[in-house]
Amino acid sequence: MLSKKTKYGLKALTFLAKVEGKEPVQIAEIAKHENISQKFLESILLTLRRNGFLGSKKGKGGGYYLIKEPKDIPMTTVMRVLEGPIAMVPCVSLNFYEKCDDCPDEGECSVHKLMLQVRDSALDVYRNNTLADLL
Amino acid sequence: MLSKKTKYGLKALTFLAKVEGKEPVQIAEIAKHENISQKFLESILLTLRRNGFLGSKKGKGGGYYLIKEPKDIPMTTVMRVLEGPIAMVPCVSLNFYEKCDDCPDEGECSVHKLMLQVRDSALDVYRNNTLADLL
DNA sequence: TGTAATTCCTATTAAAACGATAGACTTTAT
DNA sequence: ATAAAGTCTATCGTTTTAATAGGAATTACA
Repeated sequence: MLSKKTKYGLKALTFLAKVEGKEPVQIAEIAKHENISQKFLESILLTLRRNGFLGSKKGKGGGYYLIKEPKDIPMTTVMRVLEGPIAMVPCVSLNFYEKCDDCPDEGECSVHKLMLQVRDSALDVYRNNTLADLL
Repeated sequence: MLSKKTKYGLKALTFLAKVEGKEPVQIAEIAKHENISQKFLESILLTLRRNGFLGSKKGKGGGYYLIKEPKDIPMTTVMRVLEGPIAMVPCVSLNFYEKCDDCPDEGECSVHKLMLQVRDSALDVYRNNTLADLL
């Protein structure tokens, strides 16, 4: 299941990408337009900013804005920041690899074999989509 | 993340597929060989039986066995039974479709657009793998 | 210079999901 | 009769998720 965090984060990014100009957009406006709990969205936008996707302006008239062109924001990085590993098991993860406690031999593991394919196919999709492609 | 239920279920199916003959294999043997909590595995095998993947024999000398050829067990059905929907959001699920509360228009939703592709790519993998392919 | 609007940050909570465990019951081979 | 197995239901502890609370810091502007 996709977490709501990721879902809301993607929606917020999309919303910001659709906005004309580079004027900061307030959290409240995004939350209202996308039917998201404002406080929850707040924390999501914060992590998006901390991870280099968004800029912000504080105080009156402040808000959030994209700091890159939508076409330069690949879904791989967005998904990794919001959702975490793309792989369904750590033992096939490129960026978050971990060996399984059970499983003496990855080469012999059916789960490994299957999930490797699933990871590759998902990666393929994420690599072929930037934020611009979702508008 | 793939649940341990699914992981263990897949391992158990693989183990049973590798066993010579159609002799029932005891839960304890599978659990030991695959490093799985026996009680937990018990409940997993039960759902696999209830969903038509396994047969069982009770009493002394009993156990579980595959009731189909590995090549006739597609990963789509295994995943749906163990893990649930293949789609990451209900609004792109073929077998478990649900409309989103938020989101007035699926056609306009960026999450929908992306997750549709992810679903299709995952489905592609699962449809091209039977249990036999994982041995 | 004061006030309102806004982001920033930390902590907490409520509910759900997950993984595992317990124990009694039923069935079967010998 | 007994031991070895699966069956079934209930429960429990932990982690994760989604949301909430509240105040601090910053900024625009009258």
